[in-house]
Formats: sequence, structure tokens, C-alpha cells
Amino acid sequence: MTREEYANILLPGVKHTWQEYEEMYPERNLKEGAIVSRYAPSPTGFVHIGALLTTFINYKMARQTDGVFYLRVEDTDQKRSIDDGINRIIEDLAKFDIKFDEGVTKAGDKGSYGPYTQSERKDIYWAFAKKLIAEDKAYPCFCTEEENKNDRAVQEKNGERLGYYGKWAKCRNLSMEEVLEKINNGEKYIIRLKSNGDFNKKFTFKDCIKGKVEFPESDEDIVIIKSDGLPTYHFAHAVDDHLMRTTHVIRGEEWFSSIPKHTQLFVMLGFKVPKYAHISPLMIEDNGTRRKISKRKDPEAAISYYHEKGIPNKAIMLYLETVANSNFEMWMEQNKDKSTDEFILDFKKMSTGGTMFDYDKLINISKNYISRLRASEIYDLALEHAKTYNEKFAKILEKYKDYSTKVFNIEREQKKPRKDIAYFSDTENQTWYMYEELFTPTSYEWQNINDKKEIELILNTYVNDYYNINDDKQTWFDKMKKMSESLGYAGDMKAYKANPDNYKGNIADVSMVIRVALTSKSMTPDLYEIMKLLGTENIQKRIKKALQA
RNA sequence: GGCCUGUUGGUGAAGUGGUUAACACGUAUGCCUCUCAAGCAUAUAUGCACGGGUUCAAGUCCCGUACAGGCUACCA
Repeated sequence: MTREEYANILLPGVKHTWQEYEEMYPERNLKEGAIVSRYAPSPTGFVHIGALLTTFINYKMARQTDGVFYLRVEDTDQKRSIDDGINRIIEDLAKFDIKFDEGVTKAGDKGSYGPYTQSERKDIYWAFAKKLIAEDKAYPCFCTEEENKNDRAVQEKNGERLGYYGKWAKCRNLSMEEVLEKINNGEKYIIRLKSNGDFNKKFTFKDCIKGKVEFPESDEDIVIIKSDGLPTYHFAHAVDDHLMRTTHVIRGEEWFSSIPKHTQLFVMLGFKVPKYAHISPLMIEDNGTRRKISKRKDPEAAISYYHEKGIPNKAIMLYLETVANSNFEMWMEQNKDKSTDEFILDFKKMSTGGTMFDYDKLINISKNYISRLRASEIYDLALEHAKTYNEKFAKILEKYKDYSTKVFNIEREQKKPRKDIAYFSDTENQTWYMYEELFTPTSYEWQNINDKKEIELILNTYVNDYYNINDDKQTWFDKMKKMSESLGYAGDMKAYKANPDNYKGNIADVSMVIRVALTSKSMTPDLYEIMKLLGTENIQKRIKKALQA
């Protein structure tokens, strides 16, 4: 029996040979330096922040080199897959403007290197597994999980290296006859690689991010085809990334230790080894120690957390981009007129240690980002957020669209805009008093002046003798000064600070009375602009209300 | 246990042998025609985990120690 025939018995019924597959998926015709990268998730549902970082880097690298970025679904673990998982992932990423050139889409596969779902590629994996068997580089293994577990226990007890290798690889030297006999007896088997590595030999590997690293060769006979006929991650990775002609495998650091296995697989299969970039994980502080951010333990790992908070997606991307390349911020500062798409991401500038996830920094970036937006854009974002998280407020925003936009425009579209909005879950809290329908103060936050008579005097004097809706800002302020002085308060802060004892108080105290009367709050944006928006009628109404309170 | 990797201020970091260790966040104080938010100014590492070594010169190269992280599945 030839080895080809033998391979055919072990893995029967495959449509094409490996040579045919090689021809079906030829080398891509791209310009020099173009990166072909991919996002290859298991369809387990939501995208978390670390995965978003990795995906973004993949995406951007392909984009900035005029390469190809594709989506492949790694569903070889049937237990973990969930039904709608992949659509959710596609939707989530679309929100962040991450789009795929090729691969799985909601409408099916796009591109000529598919299928892009691993469970549909069984024939392909088998064809290449057969190649290995035919070349005596892979063999069937009849060991049960029980036996493997026992061996591992012995290894652990003796302090030996764990794994299926060397003398522990019991099925490695089974003859064809022995194998055939076991098969005839109905014994189940999997396919393992016949490793040609020597653990005592080292080889140098160059990672795009981590640089040169020495690894021992892998001598483990890793599983390549599982008992359900599907490939393991390792094998699927080699076959898929070769056939899909991936140039750069950009993935999480948890894969770094698998490099010896992966490079060995590529070489034994006769494939060119792709370039690798391993991204260090996002860390979080937990009880004084840092650990990788976790989907299960950390709410901030889920992007839904930020949606709920109302942090704009674009701000999240800006944060992740600074995590990827910390010079990004400086670049933005120096290239204010350019689109962030023009920034070139560099592997060499990526951190090799784990980056601490910095929530304060994210908030700061979000705040700065929002401050540069136009009022109408803020209105749209606020409304979008309110629609899902604050229906009552969404109705108000919709009902008073123009007015709301003006409210958002207070101290906004100018050289040094307000930076008080960091996320939109706070919006109602920050603006409720601007809406008559919401203005039902429970208390007034009077400050230095809280004597009822004095408050009354100031408010009445202001409304009767000074207030005029048509005043411009300077006139408004001059009047405030004048009134303060007429009532015994300092109109000029410098004069007040020089001789505080000469006055009952100062213009700030007087303004505060008006501010609190109109809004009930002691901290608000510019009083003049607020009054402009409220209008005469409401101002009078509110002052009356404050006097009665 | 084994194999890898990392360790610069409260935080993210720049730094690829040679001036006073960038920049950003945070914090503190001060300035400002009103409170906040800003803006501006100033401060914020007895010094690059620790101990040795190479060198005229080290955060930057070498060795050891400690600590942290990842991997060590018929999971990805």
C-alpha cells in the first residue's frame, strides 16, 4: 500500500488534492509592501476592548499599505459558538468604522479565497493533513483523553515537561499494519503532527513588535485533526493563513508561545512562514496587581459599557490608537487639519509590555473630542444615546431640536470651546434646567448671599432696573457691574481683593444670586448665554418662582 | 515545574551608549470681566525593579536576583 492510499483510508473522501487547492488560491497580486491581514474571531458574541484594539491594528495596517483586510470565522470549537455571534461582531465593528474588504458578511462570503468559515473548510484541511500523512509527517493517534490525562499526571509528578512528545508519543511509531488493524477494530483516532523538532535546539524568531526572540524547537506531536474531524486552531491557522495569502498575522500575545508550533507547521507543510506581530494585552489593576483585562471580571472590557456611558465610538478609537502608538497624540496635535486616517501606525512603536487600561485618559480624550464637535453633531450623539438609555430625555431633545442645539452651543463653536461633556449619559444632568418641562428644582443652591431680603433686593433691582434681553454681552456685564456697585458690592474683582472690607461682597456674589434664581444651581455655563436662551418670559417666571421658594 | 516575555514618576509613555530623562493624563497651587468647564503659569522621578559587570561614558550592552504577565488542551 502506498502512503497516499494509506492517507486515503485515514481521511477518506476529499474533493480536491492539496495541489489543486494551491492553484485555486494563488498568490495575491498586490503592490510591494501591501499587508494582508485578518480578524479571525470565534463567534462567541460580543467584541471586547482588547479584541477591538487588535482588530483595529489589523485593519489599519492593511488600509495604510493598500492591502486586504478580511474576516474569517474560527468556529472549530462547536461547543463555544453561538448562533448570531458573527453578525453581532460585524455590527459591532461597523460602529467603529472597521469594514472588511473580504470574508464573511451578513449576506454571505465575499472574495475569492473562501469559504471564510472554518467549519466549511473541512475538505481543505483534510487535503493538507493527507499531504502530511503521505509524507510521513503526521500519523493517527488512538490514545484516549483518559490516557493523556494520566500521562500528564505522571509528567507533573516527575517534574518532566508536559505534553505529547518523545517517549510519551505512544502512537508515533505504530506501523501501517497496526494502525489498519486498530481501525478495523473500530478504534477512534485523531491526527497528530510527527514533529521533527528538537527541544534542545534553539532558533531565532523575529516578531514585528517584540523583535528577535529565541525559542526552543517544538518537539510536541500536536493534534492537527480532532475526533470531530475539524482541525485544531494551530492547523487551521497554518492552512488558512497560507491559502488566504495572509502576509501578517497580527494577534494577541497569548499566541506568542505557540510560535514554535506554528512556524514548524508552516515549514513542514511546505508553506512560507508569514510575518507575525503579537500585541501585548490591555491590563487592569486589581488589588494592587495588574492582570489582563477580562471579559468576565471587568465590565469595562465590554464595549457595551462605553455605549451605555455614552462615550463616542470615535473617542474610543482615538484612545486605542494612542495605546497602539503613543506618538499618535502628538501627531494629532501637530496635524490638526489632517484626518486621523493619515496617521501611519508603526509596529516598532507598539508597547511590548502590557498596557494599563487608563480610564481617565479615555475620558480625557472623549472630552477633547466632543469639545471639537459642532453643536448639531453633539445634538445627534446625545439624542442617539438618549433614545436607548433615557427615553424621557430623548423626547425632550426631539421636541426642542433647535433649542437643544443652541443649548449645546453655549460656549461651543469657538477657538477654546467648553469641555464639560465627556460622555452622554450625563447630558440630562447637565442641561435639565434649560428646559421648562424639566425645571422643577427641589432646592436652590444659594452661596455667599443667602439672606432672603438681600436676594429679593438683588433680583427685583435687576429685573426692574437693569435687565434687557437685547443687551450684548459687554453691556450685560457692564450693567452687572453697575448694579453691584449701586447695592454696595464691588463691581471690580481687583478692587475687591485689594480691600474686601470696603464692600458687602462682590460682583461674583451678585451674579450668583441671579444664576441660582434662574437655574437653581450654583455651577452653570456662561450666565449671559443662558439668559439669552431662556428669554424674558421664562426669566421673569423663574425669578418669581425663586422669590416664592 | 518547564518555556517565553516584560519591569522608566500616581498613570500611559518617549528614549536603539554621550547635554538639565520628551510628551500626555492625573494631582496641587496661582492668574483670569461672574460660578463651573476651560485657558494660561508653576510644581510633581535624591533618578529609569534590585545587585554586579563591560565602557572614558549605561535607562540604553552583559550576567544574576526579585516581581509581574503569557503559554504549557482533541479551546481559540
